[in-house]
Amino acid sequence: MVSIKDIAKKAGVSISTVSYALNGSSKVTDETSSRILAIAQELNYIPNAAARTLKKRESKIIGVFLTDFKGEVYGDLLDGMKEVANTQGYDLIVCSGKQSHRMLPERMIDGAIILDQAFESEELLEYADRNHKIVVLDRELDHKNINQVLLDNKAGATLAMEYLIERGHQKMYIVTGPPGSFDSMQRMKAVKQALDRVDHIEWIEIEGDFKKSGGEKAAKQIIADYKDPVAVFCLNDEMAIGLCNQITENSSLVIGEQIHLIGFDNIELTRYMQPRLATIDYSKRKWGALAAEQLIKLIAGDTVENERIYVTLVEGESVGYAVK
Amino acid sequence: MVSIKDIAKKAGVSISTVSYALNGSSKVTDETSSRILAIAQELNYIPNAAARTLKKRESKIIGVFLTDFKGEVYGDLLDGMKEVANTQGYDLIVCSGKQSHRMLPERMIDGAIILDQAFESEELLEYADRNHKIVVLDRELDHKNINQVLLDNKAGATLAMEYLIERGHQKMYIVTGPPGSFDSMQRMKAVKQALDRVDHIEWIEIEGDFKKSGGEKAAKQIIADYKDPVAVFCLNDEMAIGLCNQITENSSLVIGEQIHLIGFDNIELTRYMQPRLATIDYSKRKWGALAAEQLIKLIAGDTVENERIYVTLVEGESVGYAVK
DNA sequence: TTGTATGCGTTATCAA
DNA sequence: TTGATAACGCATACAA
Repeated sequence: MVSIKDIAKKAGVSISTVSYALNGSSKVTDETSSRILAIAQELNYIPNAAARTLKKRESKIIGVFLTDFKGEVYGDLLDGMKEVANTQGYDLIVCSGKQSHRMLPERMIDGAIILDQAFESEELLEYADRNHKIVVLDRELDHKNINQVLLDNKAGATLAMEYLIERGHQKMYIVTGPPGSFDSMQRMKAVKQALDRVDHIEWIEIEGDFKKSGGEKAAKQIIADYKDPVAVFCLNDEMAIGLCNQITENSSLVIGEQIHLIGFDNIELTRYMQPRLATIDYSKRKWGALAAEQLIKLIAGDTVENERIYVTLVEGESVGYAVK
Repeated sequence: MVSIKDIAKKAGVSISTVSYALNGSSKVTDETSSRILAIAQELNYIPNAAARTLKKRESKIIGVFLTDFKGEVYGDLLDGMKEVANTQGYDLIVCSGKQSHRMLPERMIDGAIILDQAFESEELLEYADRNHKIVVLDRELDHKNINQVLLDNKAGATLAMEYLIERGHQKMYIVTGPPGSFDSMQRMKAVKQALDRVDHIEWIEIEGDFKKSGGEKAAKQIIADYKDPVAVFCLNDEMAIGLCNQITENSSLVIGEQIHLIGFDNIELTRYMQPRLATIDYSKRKWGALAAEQLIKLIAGDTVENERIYVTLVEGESVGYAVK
């Protein structure tokens, strides 16, 4: 491996001069500088990241931690993060699973963005105590080294409920996320508030898992119980899709007629469903961009306010009017 | 930051003893070892990755390079890689974009898996010349430090073509990937061979891009040209989906009746299409696992053979029989 | 403007 | 069994 030492030797200068030249310092003559650069080029010199990181105590890399690589939500989110990170001189790496957690405490990365329920808050707080910088997208956490960028779940769930209520539905199923999910709990809270504001709505909560399988399971229950048309609010789109398939395949019920369905997330898949799924939309790209932005500020030592991502309703034929 | 030096001081031993103890060497007494470990624990010691990497000249991290984070194919592929990597003591990080290329030459990672057409072969060969280990999933490259794990594109395209031919289709459109794509070229080659084996089939090639937009564009042309029922082979599913939507929305033609459509990849989305898209399937998880396996062997200095991932046909109502 | 020297946190060689 | 010391490749304070 060729190091600055080799360049120094070949150029007949000291390693510090080489280091200065390589880093574009004005302390060194243009002449020697260009000579050094030429030699570096010739020797095919490439700096060693570990050495630089060790010395500078920063890697210029930020890590994103996801539950898995399958999620439908992630594409735009990550693109948004990458765009901001790159323009600010950071590289973005995506990690998943417990093993990769070490990246943060071991200082392989300068900061972390968390979207992984399986990453314990306790663990995050430990890292924050060690002065590591973190942005969380999936929980509330109060610490000077942690910032939150959260969805406006309350507004979203409220929009969805009002959409169903306005259309006259009197019986509803709510399919939740997995027990510990922050998003699920926040959405559910808003759901209950919306229901509290109106009378005479019968509603049933079904525990889901934010995955297709949860929607399928819920569908079975709904089919078994079915008497009259009902509305269903799946607290995310993936479950809505699972539910939709199950109903279409295993019953004669029709989405948008007997089953009025709304989801949450507006994932790409929903655009290709028949009928179009009503859902709650938000800019995933912006969410990611903002998260990266906040993290970089945190790393720079700036103080940052927690941010919120706004949501809108996407109408769809999956929800029709209740017939009297 | 607490380092082994701090532990040594507190334990009244030398740093080398600490290092040995921490790494579970048998050179040190169980007694001093456990004392050291206790102190390390107490001090909340965490090793520094950069220092270790610098010294050991390995990071125990492998990097995957993708074109973007949106691809539908990636979920299982990455899971397969991660599983193998983790069990072999490696961490997996996912990168995208030109900026992140530096990870490999700068030795931040021990090896790379490439699935990104935008990553120039020339650049890869340079890295390989510098003794970096690489596995490519999207091209053929002959170098002792590069291994290939490729899809059996030829078999897949042949299966698809035979499926259409068997069903009596006499006019076909082939929607290709972007010009430089290795997969597209290989599939196209097999398509032509299949067509050469039969007579009287009229066929038209449409240049696509492996994205939904390419399918939509192709659809417009097909709609404009339409006279009699035709078969369409989209060289990947994403384009098939784009095409399907365009046709459904902007014509009265029906997939599976006037337009007989087959794709390639069997991405998850296809399962939710109406009608079910015929396509070519392969185990993405296995593909990823094998790629990681090969890379780790390469890093270990073992010699490895190039591997191939087998494919199968998935039938679907998107392809019907030609009516005479 | 350039060189000398030191240290970042480890691992590993060699002596003790 | 343990310790002193060098080295990994780089950045930088200070001296020249």
